[in-house]
Amino acid sequence: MSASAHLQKAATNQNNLKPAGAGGVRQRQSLEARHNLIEATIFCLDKFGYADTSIARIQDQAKVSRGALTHHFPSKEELVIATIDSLLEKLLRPSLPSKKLSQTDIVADLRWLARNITGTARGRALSEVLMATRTDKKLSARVSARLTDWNTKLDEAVVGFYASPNGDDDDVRQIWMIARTFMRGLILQQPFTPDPAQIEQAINRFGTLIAPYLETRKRDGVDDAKPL
Amino acid sequence: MSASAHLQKAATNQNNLKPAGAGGVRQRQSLEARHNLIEATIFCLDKFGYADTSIARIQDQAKVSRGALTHHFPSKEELVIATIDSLLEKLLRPSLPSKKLSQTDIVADLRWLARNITGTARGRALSEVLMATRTDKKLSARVSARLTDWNTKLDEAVVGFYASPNGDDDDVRQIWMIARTFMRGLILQQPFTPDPAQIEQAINRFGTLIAPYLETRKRDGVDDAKPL
DNA sequence: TAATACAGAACGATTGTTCTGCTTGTAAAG
DNA sequence: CTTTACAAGCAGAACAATCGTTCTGTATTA
Repeated sequence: MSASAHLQKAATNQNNLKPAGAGGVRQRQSLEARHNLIEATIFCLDKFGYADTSIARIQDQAKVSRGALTHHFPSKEELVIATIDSLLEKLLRPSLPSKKLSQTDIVADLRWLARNITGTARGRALSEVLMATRTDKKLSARVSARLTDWNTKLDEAVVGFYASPNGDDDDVRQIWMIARTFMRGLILQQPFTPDPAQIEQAINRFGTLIAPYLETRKRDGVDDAKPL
Repeated sequence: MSASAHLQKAATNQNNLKPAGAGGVRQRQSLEARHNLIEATIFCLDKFGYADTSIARIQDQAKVSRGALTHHFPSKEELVIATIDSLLEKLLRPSLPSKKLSQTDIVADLRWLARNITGTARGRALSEVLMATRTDKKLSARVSARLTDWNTKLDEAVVGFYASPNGDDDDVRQIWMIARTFMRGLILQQPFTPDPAQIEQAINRFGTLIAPYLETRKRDGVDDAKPL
C-alpha cells in the first residue's frame, strides 16, 4: 500500500504489516513493476510534458501491459501521486553527492541546487507536476499537504547547514526559499534566454546577492543529505 | 496574416498589404472574433492549464461556433501562437499603470512585476505556454525567436529606467533578468508555500537583496510603459 | 459574382477506465 | 511433504468520451 516502500536493491525486508523478513518473490516483482512504472512516468513527464504524458505512453516506456499498469495504479491520478511521492523522497535525500558540501562556496551549492531543480529529469518532471497542480484542483487537494510538509522539512535541513550572520534562522529559511524559487523560475525563463552561459552567469550573480546573508555552519562529520 | 495586428479598439487602419484606411465592417468583425478567441484562450489557459485547454473549451468560452474558430485559426497551434503574440504585446506595453513608477521604491516596482507575472490571468497563461514550449518542439520552434526578441526589448527598456551604481548596464540587465526569473518561479513555488503573506514577504526580501545594485534613472517626463 | 465569414456534421485517432480471462505464487488443509 | 483453494499479478479486449482536423453547406459583404 505504502507507495514509498520500494527501490531497495537488495529488498531485504519490507517494513509492512508483516514484520517477517524476506518478502516473497511475488511482492518483490510487484514493487519492481511499480518502480518501473514510476520511473517511466518521470521520463515521460520530462520528455513530453504533463499535457502529453498519457498512460499509453507510460506503458510503452515501461514496457508493461495495459493490464499490469491498471492493476498497480487503478487510475492515472494514483500513478501521478505515487510519482510525486517518489520524486520528493529522492530529492530530499539524493544519492550521496560526489562532492561533499563545499562548506565555503555558496555559489557551488547553488549550482548543485540548480542542477537538482532544472538540470535533471526528476527535477523537471516535478516542475511539470507542480504546474499541473495549479489548475488541477483534485490533484492539488491530494498532494498539497505532502508538498508543504516537504517544504518544512527542507527548511529544517537548511537551517542545519546554514546560519545567518545576525542569528536569525528565519532569514536563512527565507533566503533559501527565494533561492529555490529562483531556480524553479529558470525553467520558465529558459525560453527567453536559451544561452546556457547566460543562465550560469545569472546563477553566479544570484549567489553573490545572497552570500552576504549566509554563513556555513560547522559540520559534525555526518555526511547527511544536502538540502534542496 | 500578421497575428500581431489586432486588438485596436478603434481599428483605425491596418498596416497590412492594403494601405487604404477604414477597414470594412467585415474585417472589423473578423478582428473582433479573433480577439474574442484569443481572450478565451487566455482565460482557459489560466483556469484549466495547458493540458486541459481544448479547442472545444475555447469555443465554449468565446461563444463561437466550431466553424468560426477553425476559420480564423485552422489549427490549434495557430491559435496558441496568436495568443502568445497577444500576451507579449500587452505585457510589454501594459495599459498605463495607475501609479507612475515609484522612482524611489524598487520594492514597489517588484510588486508590480510580481502582479504582472503571477497575479494576472495573462501572466499565468503565459507561464502555462512557456512550460509547454519546453517539450513541444514544434511550438518552441515557432515562438522562440519572438520570445528572445521580446526579452531583448525588455532589457533595453529596463536600462532606460534603472542604472547600476558602478555604471555597468549589463549588471542592470542581469539583475532584472534574475528578478523576472524569481517571479516566474513563484508560480512553481506556490504549491509549497500557499500562504500569500509568506510570498509577499519573500518578494520584499528579494527587493532588499537587489536594491543596493540599482539606481532609478531620472525620468524625462515621458510616461512610457513600465518594463517587465 | 466571387471570395469571405461562419455554422455544424463527420472523421479517425487517442484519451482514461472498466471488464473478462488466464497464469502463478502462497498459505492453509490433508 | 503434498495437495488444494484462492487471491494476487497480469494480459488484452472493449468502452464511451473527447481530442483536433476536415469537410460540406449557407449566408453575407465587397
